[in-house]
Amino acid sequence: MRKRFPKEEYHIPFFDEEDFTRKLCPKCNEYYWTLNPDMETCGEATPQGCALSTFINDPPTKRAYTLKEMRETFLSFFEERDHKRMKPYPVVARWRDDLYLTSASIVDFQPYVTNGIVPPPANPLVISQPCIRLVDVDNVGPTFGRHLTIFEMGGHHAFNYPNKDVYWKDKTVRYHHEFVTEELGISADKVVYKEDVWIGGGNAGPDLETIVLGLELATLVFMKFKVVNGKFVELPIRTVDTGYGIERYTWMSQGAVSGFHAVYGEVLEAIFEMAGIEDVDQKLLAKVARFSGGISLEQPTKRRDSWHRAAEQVGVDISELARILQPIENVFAVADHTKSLAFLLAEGVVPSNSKEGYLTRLLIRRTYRLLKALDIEDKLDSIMESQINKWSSDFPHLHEMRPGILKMLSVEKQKFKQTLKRGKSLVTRIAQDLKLKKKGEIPIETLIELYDSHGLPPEAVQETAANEGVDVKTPENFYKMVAERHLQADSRDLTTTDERLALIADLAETRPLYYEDPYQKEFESRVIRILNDNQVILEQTVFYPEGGGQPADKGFLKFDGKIVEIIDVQKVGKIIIHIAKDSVPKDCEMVSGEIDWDRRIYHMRAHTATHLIMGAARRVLGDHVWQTGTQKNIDRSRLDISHFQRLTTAEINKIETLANQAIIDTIPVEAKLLPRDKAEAKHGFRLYQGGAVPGKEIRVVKVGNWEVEACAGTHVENTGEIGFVKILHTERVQDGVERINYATGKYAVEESQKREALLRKLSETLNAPQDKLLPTAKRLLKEWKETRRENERLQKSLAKGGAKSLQPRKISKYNVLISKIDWATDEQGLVSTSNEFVKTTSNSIAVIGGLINNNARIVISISPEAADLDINARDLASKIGAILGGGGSGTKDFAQAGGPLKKGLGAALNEALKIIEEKATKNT
RNA sequence: GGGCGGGUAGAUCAGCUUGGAAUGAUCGCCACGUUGGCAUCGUGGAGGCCGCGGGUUCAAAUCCCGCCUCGUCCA
Repeated sequence: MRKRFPKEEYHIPFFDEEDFTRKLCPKCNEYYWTLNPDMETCGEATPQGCALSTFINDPPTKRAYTLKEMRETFLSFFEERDHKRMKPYPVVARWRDDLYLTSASIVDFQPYVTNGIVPPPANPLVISQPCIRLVDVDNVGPTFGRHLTIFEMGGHHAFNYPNKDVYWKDKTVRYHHEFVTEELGISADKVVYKEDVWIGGGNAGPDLETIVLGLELATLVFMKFKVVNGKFVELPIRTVDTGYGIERYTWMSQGAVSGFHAVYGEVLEAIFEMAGIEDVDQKLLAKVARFSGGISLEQPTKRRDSWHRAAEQVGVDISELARILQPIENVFAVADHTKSLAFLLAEGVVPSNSKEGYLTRLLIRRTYRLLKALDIEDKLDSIMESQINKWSSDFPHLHEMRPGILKMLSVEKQKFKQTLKRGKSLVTRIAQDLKLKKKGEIPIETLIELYDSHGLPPEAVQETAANEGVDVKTPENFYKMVAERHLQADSRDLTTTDERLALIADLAETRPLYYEDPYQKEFESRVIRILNDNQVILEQTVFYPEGGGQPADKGFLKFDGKIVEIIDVQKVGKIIIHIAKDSVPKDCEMVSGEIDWDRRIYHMRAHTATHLIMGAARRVLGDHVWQTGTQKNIDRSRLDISHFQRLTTAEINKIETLANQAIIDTIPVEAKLLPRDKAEAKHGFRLYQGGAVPGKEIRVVKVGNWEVEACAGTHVENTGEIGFVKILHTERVQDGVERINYATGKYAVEESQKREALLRKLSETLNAPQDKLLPTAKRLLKEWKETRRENERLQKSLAKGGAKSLQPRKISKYNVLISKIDWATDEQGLVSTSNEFVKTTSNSIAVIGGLINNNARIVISISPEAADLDINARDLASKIGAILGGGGSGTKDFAQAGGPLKKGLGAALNEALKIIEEKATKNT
């Protein structure tokens, strides 16, 4: 059941002043506000068919804008109206743990700003934020530009606090209206405001969609609720969250046949040319484009309706229309996907099997399939080059990362080819096997497994299976069936610091003494508040709270002589909470405190060392290397970096050497707060190794010219204090992420000594000097192999000789050998002996026993001609195995038995003889 | 982060369900034969710690547990 807000939520003075009418759209059943009383529907090109995209070839604006011009027009419009212009954030939302990608401009300010932990960098502010949304990737192309995986969202945001109101609904709508009518020159009666309910990211509120000539241009959201257990609870901070589709405004202003034509221009032309698609009937495209708004792949029936109407309108057969449009839509999608990829890869996302890396891999593979369909698989690099060229003027990091982008694409291409190749041979084997079994169709279970475990979509399976004459029938609900395999609900836990926050929202920021002097060990402070008996909030502290992969300090606080152990320190907003082991006295005004210095100094060494290794890794491996995670500790720490291949020993050594060189060079480490824009201008977005940091000011840690990062940790003053860093080992955390484990200072020395000790022991054990260890080990292994082979040969020749020398007894027509031998050292000896005998003697049966590994073992062989003896070796083995306290099994002419009762060997052999005698005499 | 599938000869893989001989299969490699020479063909041969470690068992490539490693789907 869809939630709907009452009229009052949307009824603003502006609508009355301007004489807007509120109407209900009979098609989509939504309310909308318009200046045109004759309007019959909401005017949006929806799947329900409320209207068509009528701006095609008939733009309502006073002029045409390029994307760049539209972005600039938008930004300066709000800048002139007291909004502070913000630089865009990265498209990879590294500062959020509930999202991978920046999907809206408001994402930049969640959760810290919107829930009040951190003040906004400016209020109000305006931003044009590149966003990536992969949810409706299927619609990219067919909707002619309404859907894109990457787009710029223009947002003007205002954060309204209980004691400070900036602006709210009325002013927001007035701004929008002024922008589209005054600035862009669209006549006011063409602008429709449609009522809607917005829910997302745990928040909700009423919103107005603004629609012009069929196209939704912007969404004006008034975020005022938090969703708690499905109910709306009022938020203390009301946020104006607007999203202006910069690409859509651009498209509208040009009246182009598609959004792609408007946005991609020469890149799109180039792809069309590569694909050999020329002389596209622009009139036909324009006609179809009017209907494209009604297309939604989520509603295939509506899509068909829409196609039908388009086909009728254009006057061609629907299949003919599809034939013409399919490649064009593919080109559209390629233009879009490659831009997304350029942005993702430029920010150091390495294609992998999890998280944003996986999304990137999917997009790359999808793009390859599109290129294949267009028969221009080899053109990816050149398309990527034109994308980089096109967007670098506004986003210079694309150009900086050019080599990394191309390298990662080529590595990923190889991996994809490998997967396809593997899949092909697998499907071929399965198909051939099915043919043998006279089955002409691949079972659905197999189909699901091929996709789920081997990444082969049914289409790919079909193609290969067809070569073997085996059918593939894909059920309609195939992907749903796959999803059912993954039913176990894996939920992302949403951490709520909100409750704690409420308790301390009124308090002032704790003064972090550890920044002023990281070497300060003791301090005194006024007590501000005590929560839950054991959580202490002070005016100032030297205790470092857990953060940035650096663990919290430990130590103690002294309350009027009473010593309390501090076991954890947490930061909530800008307030630091000391967590004591036991309850603390409540009546003290002042405390003194001291931190565990040995612990802290090693955290500082480890933290600075992380920056050194990071700098070294980037120098050795390339600019695509980003920090994806880190954990510092006293004796060993780790750094996860993005890289598309396993680190080689040579690379690890190089990184270690470079990092140690930075220590030898005794480089000073500076940490200072800089305004965000200044820091970014000076050091680039590479600052955000640990994730984007919200707030006006950023703490920048600079290690000479070696490495600069935004970082909240404590560092040594000079790299020389680290002493020594040793990389212990590396591991692959997931595809595309390498973990480097290392130790610093005395722990690095200890670890080196441990390794030496191991070498020494090895050298003693092998009785070889250390520099001869390798050849010695090689020689020993070689000798061991030779000895093993020699032993096998000896056993065989002994078996041959033994089989000859052992005398069988004649029982009726059969040659029966029942014997215990003592020279077999493994079962191979017994097996060879019995086989040899049976092979060289006709009408024979052998039962050979021996002691192997402190166990009694018996091997039974029966020659083919002796089959009429009617003895099943398997049954016989099982019977006499029981006498040995074990069992036996095998085939009907060869079997083994065994058991721990060594003394039973004679009895077992006698039992075998008895059974054979019975059968043999009966048979004559 | 979770699910699923792999790791057996230089390469691609069978064998694992139901424990009992790796005479494993194909390609590649080596030798010999065929040939003027090559390809082809024929014959023979070399090449395996069955990913690592533990457990169960008389007996483990096979069953159980842990780890390493690769792939894949989903968040």
